[in-house]
Amino acid sequence: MKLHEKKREEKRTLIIQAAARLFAHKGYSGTAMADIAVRAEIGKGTIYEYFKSKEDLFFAVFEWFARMSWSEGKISVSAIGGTASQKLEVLSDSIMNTWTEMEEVYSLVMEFWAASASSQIRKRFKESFRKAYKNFRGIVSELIREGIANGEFAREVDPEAVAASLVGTWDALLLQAWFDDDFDPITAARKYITVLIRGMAI
Amino acid sequence: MKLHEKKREEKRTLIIQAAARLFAHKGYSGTAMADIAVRAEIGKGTIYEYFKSKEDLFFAVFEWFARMSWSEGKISVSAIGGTASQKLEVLSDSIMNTWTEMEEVYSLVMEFWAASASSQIRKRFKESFRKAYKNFRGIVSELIREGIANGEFAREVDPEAVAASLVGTWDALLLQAWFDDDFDPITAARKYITVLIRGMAI
Amino acid sequence: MKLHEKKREEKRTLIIQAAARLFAHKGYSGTAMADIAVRAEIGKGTIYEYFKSKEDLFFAVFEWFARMSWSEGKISVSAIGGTASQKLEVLSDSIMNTWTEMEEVYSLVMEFWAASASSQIRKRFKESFRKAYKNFRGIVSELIREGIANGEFAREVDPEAVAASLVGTWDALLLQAWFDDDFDPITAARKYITVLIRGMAI
Amino acid sequence: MKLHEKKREEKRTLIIQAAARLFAHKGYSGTAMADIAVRAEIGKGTIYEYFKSKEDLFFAVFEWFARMSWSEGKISVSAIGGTASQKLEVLSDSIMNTWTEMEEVYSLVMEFWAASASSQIRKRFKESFRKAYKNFRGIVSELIREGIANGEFAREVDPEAVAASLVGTWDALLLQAWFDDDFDPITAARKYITVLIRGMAI
DNA sequence: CATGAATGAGGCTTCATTCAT
DNA sequence: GATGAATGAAGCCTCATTCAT
Repeated sequence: MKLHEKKREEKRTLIIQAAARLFAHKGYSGTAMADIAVRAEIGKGTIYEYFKSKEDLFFAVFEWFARMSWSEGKISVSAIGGTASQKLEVLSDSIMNTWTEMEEVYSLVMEFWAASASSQIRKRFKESFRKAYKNFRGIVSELIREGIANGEFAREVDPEAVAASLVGTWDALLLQAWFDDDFDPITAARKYITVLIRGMAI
Repeated sequence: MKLHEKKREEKRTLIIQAAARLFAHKGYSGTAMADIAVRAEIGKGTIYEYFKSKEDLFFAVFEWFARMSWSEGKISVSAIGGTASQKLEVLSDSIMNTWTEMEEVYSLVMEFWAASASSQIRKRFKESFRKAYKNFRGIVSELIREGIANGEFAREVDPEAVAASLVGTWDALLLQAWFDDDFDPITAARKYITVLIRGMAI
Repeated sequence: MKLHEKKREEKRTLIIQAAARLFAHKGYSGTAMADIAVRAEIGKGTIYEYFKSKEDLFFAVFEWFARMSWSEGKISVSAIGGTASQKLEVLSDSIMNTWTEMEEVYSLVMEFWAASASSQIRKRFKESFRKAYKNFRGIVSELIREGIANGEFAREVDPEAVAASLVGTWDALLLQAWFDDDFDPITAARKYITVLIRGMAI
Repeated sequence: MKLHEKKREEKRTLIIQAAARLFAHKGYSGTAMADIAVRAEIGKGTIYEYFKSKEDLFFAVFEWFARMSWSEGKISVSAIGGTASQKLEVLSDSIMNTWTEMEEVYSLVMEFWAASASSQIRKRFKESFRKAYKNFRGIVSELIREGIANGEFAREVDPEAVAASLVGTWDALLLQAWFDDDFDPITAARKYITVLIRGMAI
């Protein structure tokens, strides 16, 4: 009977996207279920056929978003060749470019962060973010370890610490760019990576 | 009249602090004016004697918070002696220590960010954050410039880019620590600064 | 066509029974059409093939229930032999036993009463209950008249008044039993009937 | 500061009365909080200053109603003189008269019953009704015991059983009257009491 | 000045009913 | 005939804000 499985999934995504847009623009609390319905061009009640509650929908948006973002990241990493240093440079560029393009994505992240800062969903979110960060840190620290093994980077370098910092730096540069239209995160990142690599180099 | 004004200012601050606490714990939307009144041990209506609206109070909280935070930063910077590298290390430690101690401060920042991501106050907040970041970047880039002038750091280093990245890194490390209780931002920052300084060194 | 009609009738009854259960347990307003559909193991829309509306279904439940209940009553009455007093005693016992067994039936009656107390169906229900009570009173008063004719009961006894009271008493004893698990309506009814018969006896 | 204690109590009662009216006429589910507010001539939100929820208000109506009803009952009992039989007759008349006058009170009782038949408040209500009935039975059984002690009634009479039945009878007669406008509960009760007293007499 | 009782707009959610498949 | 996805009216409740005391 569930021939419509696929259609159902499509509609679910439609709602999620509408919600994502609005959450990004007007915040979680600022967005009314009615708004989402209007944007998704469906009836108000229909949302509840797909999501148990507003909170549920919000989390679904988060999951969808997380899946999207991290998957993009991974793809670009695995496709890179060259030395560890080159890989780092390419990865940095790729991340900066991708995210800078996604205007409202950052608003959405803010919204997730804020949601995570309060309410009962806090744990769920914190956990998800923690995992995402850890995952990302893992990819980067692997690259650094690779560089150390290659003899590119000094043995004294702590891959975990540098990876954490680097991931954080990307994040923060994007944030500053989001706040400040005059700030150019791509150039800053590039120059910064150069210094960093120089610092790690033998 | 002076005494009178002082009392008024004190009460204002009292309300702001109560609000800050609650905003940090339960979010902006999650906090009711009534809650704030209870926490501040005053009548609900009294808040409106001091603030035009909830949004107004929120922004006052932000301003109070911003004034507090940045001022603390400056104090510690100006008090440092030694080489530029040493100053950077001390500054890093000081920031990490101060912020890690202030549990709910981070929640509050999240809340500001989220608020900034939405609603009409967006611009006001973006502007404030932009300034705060710029200011902070300025302090750090000044330090780096100082190092270049000293002959500690290479001429090729772009003080602005590195400062932006460094400020961002601190921010992001604290964020990761906030998400992940097992993550130690202080050590990570220290190791990271070492690499960075090495990268900038002649 | 006969077979077809029979099947339809069966399904109708199936729905009614499912509805009866749920109305008894969760009340009219507390029961959703969807719940009924699930319980009856049919599609939500199918109910509307058999009943015009929820109210319509409710009334159908009532009618089905009324038909069931009163018919049981009649059967047991007509099957009794002996003096009028004996008949009364047996009838009393039979009623008490039957109803006490039917846990949720009483909940259903409550629900009917409540529905009758409100909404547009009020008149329909009042009328039905009135008839049912009248019918029941008729049976009992006939028995008493029989007793008077037999010379068992005094001429001064008003068959209608006593019948009404007796019917009411049964009803009320069951109600008290429903409220109070420690209350034993069967014994109470028996002792009471003894007194009543004694009061009517010559 | 709570000088308004009295005023508050008055307003509370005002709301309760408005709610009672509407619950009686349109049922619990059929009554909207907005309706109650309109009837009480206050704002919708004001109700929530006095009652936590609709359910809470409903229960308050019940308690208010219970207090009112039983207190009236008690007053009339204690004020009677004469033999036990006479007291019973007067009590019966008093109850019948009082309740018959209170048109919508019965609707309200129905509503309570129905509420008690379902939902989470079931236990709360069942318990209250149980107590009320028990209390009432106690008053009546005391009267009968008095009659037995006096030598008016036979020793074989079980005061508890008769009291339960009698209380139930009153209840049920009123119910029948409520269903059936042609039914005269006062006369029925009077004739019935005569028979009952005769049945208990020595 | 301070208060808190009163308010009503607005939000989330439920659910009877419809209708295309 | 049977289904269940879609709908939107309607309900409960919260809470920022006002205003009489």
